[in-house]
Amino acid sequence: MAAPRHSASKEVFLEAALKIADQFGPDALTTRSLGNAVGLDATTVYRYFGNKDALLGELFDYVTGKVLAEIGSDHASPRELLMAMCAAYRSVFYAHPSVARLNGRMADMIQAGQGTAPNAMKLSGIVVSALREMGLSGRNLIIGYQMIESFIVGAIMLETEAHGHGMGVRILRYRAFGAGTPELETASQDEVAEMSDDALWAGVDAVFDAVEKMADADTASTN
Amino acid sequence: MAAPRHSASKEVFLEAALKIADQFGPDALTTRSLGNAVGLDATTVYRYFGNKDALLGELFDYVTGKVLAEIGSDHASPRELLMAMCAAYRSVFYAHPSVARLNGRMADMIQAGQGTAPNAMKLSGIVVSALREMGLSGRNLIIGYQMIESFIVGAIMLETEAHGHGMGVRILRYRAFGAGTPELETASQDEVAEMSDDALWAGVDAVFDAVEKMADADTASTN
DNA sequence: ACCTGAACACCGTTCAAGT
DNA sequence: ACCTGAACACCGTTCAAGT
Repeated sequence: MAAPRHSASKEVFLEAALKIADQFGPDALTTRSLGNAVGLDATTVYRYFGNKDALLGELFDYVTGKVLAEIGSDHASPRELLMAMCAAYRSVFYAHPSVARLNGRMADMIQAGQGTAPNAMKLSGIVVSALREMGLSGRNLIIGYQMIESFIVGAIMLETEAHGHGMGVRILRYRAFGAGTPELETASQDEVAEMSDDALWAGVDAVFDAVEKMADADTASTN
Repeated sequence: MAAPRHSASKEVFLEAALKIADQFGPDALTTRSLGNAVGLDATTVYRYFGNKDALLGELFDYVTGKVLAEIGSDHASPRELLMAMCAAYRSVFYAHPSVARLNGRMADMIQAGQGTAPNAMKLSGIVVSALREMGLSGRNLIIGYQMIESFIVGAIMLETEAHGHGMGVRILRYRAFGAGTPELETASQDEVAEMSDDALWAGVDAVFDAVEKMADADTASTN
């Protein structure tokens, strides 16, 4: 005997949208299918989100909220917090690959105004705080931030694509230019996926190493 | 008095598609607008490319061909060749931002079979050769390759987005979490763009440093 | 052999009409 | 105040019909 639901909430729409995109792919997510999934007319979505682009932007931010929830709070160092952020980013978007490629929508959301992408802004804030704690400020803080963002966004985009193709894309590509050792020739999907993951973490380490070096240079010149 | 053009070539379609996407954005590129631009019926595109997805994939590979052409061949070291590759990638996709976000189509193209993404494969081959020359092989070669790909793809995707919004997105975001020094508060579009560019190159350096370190470890353990 | 035009199913979106 | 349904313009795609 739940209270009668007079009107849906945004979250109901977003959760339904996520389910559709996860199960049937991004193209299956239409205003009509979404309305249908929520048990309302197809056009109702327009009073809630304005238009479909805004819906997709909010969907991306909604999933970013799941990243925030997974980061946790007890980390030994700012670098480990950033590692946890990357791990959360990775695991959440691996679970929702259709949403990963909606990243480009963030630009529009942020441009659109305050509060339209609260979780993305919060996530940025977490990264920036960690970088400050590592000793970065000013121009180098921004450069460090952007290095991290670029790498994790690119890596997750390519990986979610590859997973969507059962890693076959990577295997074909690597074999084509003979990059493989004998092991690669017989590598299973899972083994290739593991290697891709190693590359992700190697890249994250490389970026963080560079960030720490910038921080050291900053504090050295300040003292 | 050029010879009468009995039928268009794929390149005519691709160049027209590129012009439409550059001028009016990706949404303006429809089978009808493309047919119109080429002076043929809207549906003719289907005999040339099969369907629109394939067209978009070939468009991305076509632009990748421009990257190849811009890399040049006289480089003092493999690392400098890779730097030139990044510079070419950057300048070409800055000129065609609408195509930059088509990166995800590559996966489908490669999966689809041989020869559907020749330029992307060639570009991969160049990177792999350079990494080999640096001393990488086997698993580390693949990890190095993937680190470079992830970073450059992510950086270019975010930067082309930001440029599309006149850098306003980055300015808003940075000011929002107080990352700025006093200079940032009054930074112009161009100055922010320059800082973004610095971040791109700092990231590239970080990745290449890590790659070189892997190469050194490899050769040390081999000797 | 290559191109066209009508046609189909579907999409984002609007708005007057319902309750 | 919230929802619906018809309607519009447009899109990707197919295919029989033209030359």
